Amino acid sequence: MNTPDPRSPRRTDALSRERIVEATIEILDTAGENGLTLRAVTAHLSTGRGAIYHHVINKDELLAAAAEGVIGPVLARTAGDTEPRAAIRTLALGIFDAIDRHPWVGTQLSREPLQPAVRQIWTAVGAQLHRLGISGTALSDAGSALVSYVLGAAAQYAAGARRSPDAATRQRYLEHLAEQWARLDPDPLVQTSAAALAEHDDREQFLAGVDIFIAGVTSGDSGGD
Amino acid sequence: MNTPDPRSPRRTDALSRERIVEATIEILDTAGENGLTLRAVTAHLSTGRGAIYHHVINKDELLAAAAEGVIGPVLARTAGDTEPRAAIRTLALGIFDAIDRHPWVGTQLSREPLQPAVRQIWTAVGAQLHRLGISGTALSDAGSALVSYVLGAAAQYAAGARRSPDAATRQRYLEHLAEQWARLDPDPLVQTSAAALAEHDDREQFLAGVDIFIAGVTSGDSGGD
DNA sequence: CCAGTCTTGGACCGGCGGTCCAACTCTGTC
DNA sequence: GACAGAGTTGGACCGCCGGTCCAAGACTGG
Repeated sequence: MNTPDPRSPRRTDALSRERIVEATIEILDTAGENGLTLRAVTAHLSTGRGAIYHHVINKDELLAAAAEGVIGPVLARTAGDTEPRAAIRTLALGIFDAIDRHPWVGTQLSREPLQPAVRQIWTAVGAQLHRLGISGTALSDAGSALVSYVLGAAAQYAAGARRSPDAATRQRYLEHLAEQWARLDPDPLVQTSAAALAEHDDREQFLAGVDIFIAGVTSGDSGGD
Repeated sequence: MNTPDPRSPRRTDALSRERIVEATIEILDTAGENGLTLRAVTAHLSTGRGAIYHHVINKDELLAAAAEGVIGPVLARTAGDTEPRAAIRTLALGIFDAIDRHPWVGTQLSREPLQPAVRQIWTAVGAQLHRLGISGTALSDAGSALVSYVLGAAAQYAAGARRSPDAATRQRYLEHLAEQWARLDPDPLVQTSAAALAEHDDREQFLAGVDIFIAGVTSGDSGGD
């Protein structure tokens, strides 16, 4: 019931969906997923809420658009005509590196399977698998497996980056895990395996997983149905 | 600054962490992840908020405890001494079926890598992979890949169940995806592959992914490092 | 120059997670 | 059996969130 404050001077540069998404990505990068509030977006753009809702449906759509803004260019850049196995590796690494730079994308991709970014990943993966000679049910199974792995690893990595920004917490977790493994079996092999767990490099491990799936997909038969 | 209402009669049955977690699972199952509010939990237990915070740190811990309450028994039930490959399949299917019954678990597992439920999955997976003769770096790579795949597929499936409870929306999405694939290549093989995508069974596809992983892990060499 | 349309910004709403503390109950002690 | 201290309980309260609404202002075609 207050009488509104006198109007502040109006912005000179026009608001647009692109500018809003841009600001969203910037906020997510600097303040993290929890730092993204529509209030932060309006503040960043020096505007009010109504203006934003005029260009964007809601926060979910904003997140999906931001993820697409990050993933889209990565996929486009990776569309080369190299050997399919290498192309899949490049594709996966591109996604991994994008998430390394923007951890919130890892969370977002797992949240909503119908969003454009995920659809683009599916399409890209499917195309490469097909070039490997896989088709029919085998293609949809292999695509599903690879996409699930990539998104799962992305979410894990992103959550790790979010929750333990300090290496110490992370190290303690890995050591706890290694200890539990080691306790399961006195075999010295297990002991060294457990030690390996605590010393791995995330990016290499991610790529090793991609290789496992590629090997699994190409080992048994030639696909087909 | 109101004077408080006269006290309602005090509860007779004692409040406990178990009862709170139980109520949380019940609410998550019936009302979904968005339906879980601490207010709903207090209402369900006919109590106030302070009482709950006396037994539980915060909502995140409550979610983690609920997930452990679902996943723990599944893993325990699957600890048999069968052949490792079969054990991995059983393990994975157990998790899948649990998430089919409690979709919110799929989301929760991806949210927080340090939570007990995830640690338990890691340990179980590691044990079976070791029985397959894998060790050293290969073990930690394979374990990471399998856990990422299972959690990734779980999150995808859970998100799908949450977002398109009606089969129609889901079908439209799959058809759109299939159409995009089909457009990439006039090859009739692609056409049939795309068709396969729209007709798959989630559970079978999930298991197919596990098999691809197992094939990949056991194909190259015997592990070790 | 003016009338009609579209954009803008901020007040407002219901509801959330979390804190705090007075009232109450329970338990051990004499 | 009475009582005092410790521990539990419930609800008022706080700051903040996403989303709605609409009057004030800016822009555009005639």
